[in-house]
Amino acid sequence: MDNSISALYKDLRKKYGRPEGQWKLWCKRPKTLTEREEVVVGAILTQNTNWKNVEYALANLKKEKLCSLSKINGINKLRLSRLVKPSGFYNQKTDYLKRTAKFIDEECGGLRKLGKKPLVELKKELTALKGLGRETADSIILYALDKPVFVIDAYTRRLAKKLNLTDNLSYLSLQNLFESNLPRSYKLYQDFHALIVINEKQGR
DNA sequence: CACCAGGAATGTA
DNA sequence: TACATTCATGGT
Repeated sequence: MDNSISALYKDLRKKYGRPEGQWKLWCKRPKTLTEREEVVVGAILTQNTNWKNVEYALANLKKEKLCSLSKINGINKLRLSRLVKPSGFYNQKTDYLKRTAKFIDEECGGLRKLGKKPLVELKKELTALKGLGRETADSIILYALDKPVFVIDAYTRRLAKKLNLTDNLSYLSLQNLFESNLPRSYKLYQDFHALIVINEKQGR
């Protein structure tokens, strides 16, 4: 563990300690089932949207005790769309949430059962869902299911470019770069990715 | 008032 | 594979 990637983690860790704020829940260990479901919902709502707006939407859902996959599966679309409106793209996100909730809750029998599937299968099935691309699927796998997959997002990409970590900035290349230079630990991946985002947000 | 934020689907070439 | 367009709110 003596490469520039793990050195980067040590620096960030020394600088910020444990991830705070919005990341407190996502990096919490262990999480309750309810908390895991909130992570799934948040992962979808945060697509191309700042976290502040996601918080408004999550607050709306929680206020009505609807921040759960089974509730979202049952609720009517119009009502759901009104609640998630502050996060933007609310028609799309309503559709994505309902499809995802139905898949996990009905077809898989819940998050717990979903989590028992092997990693390759998880990636395949989640990205097959409408509205879940590589990043959102990996976020769910890492932060809701606690499985070691390094999430690549705009911040990770920006940092990699800034530090010239590699010349290939494609998703899979970056993911491989981080995963092959770190121990395969979901705890490490969670904290590291969170710290990258925190750091990139600060430095601007 | 203009621009953008932790994306993804769809269409085109 | 690569790029453009669409979806849409709230912050700065």
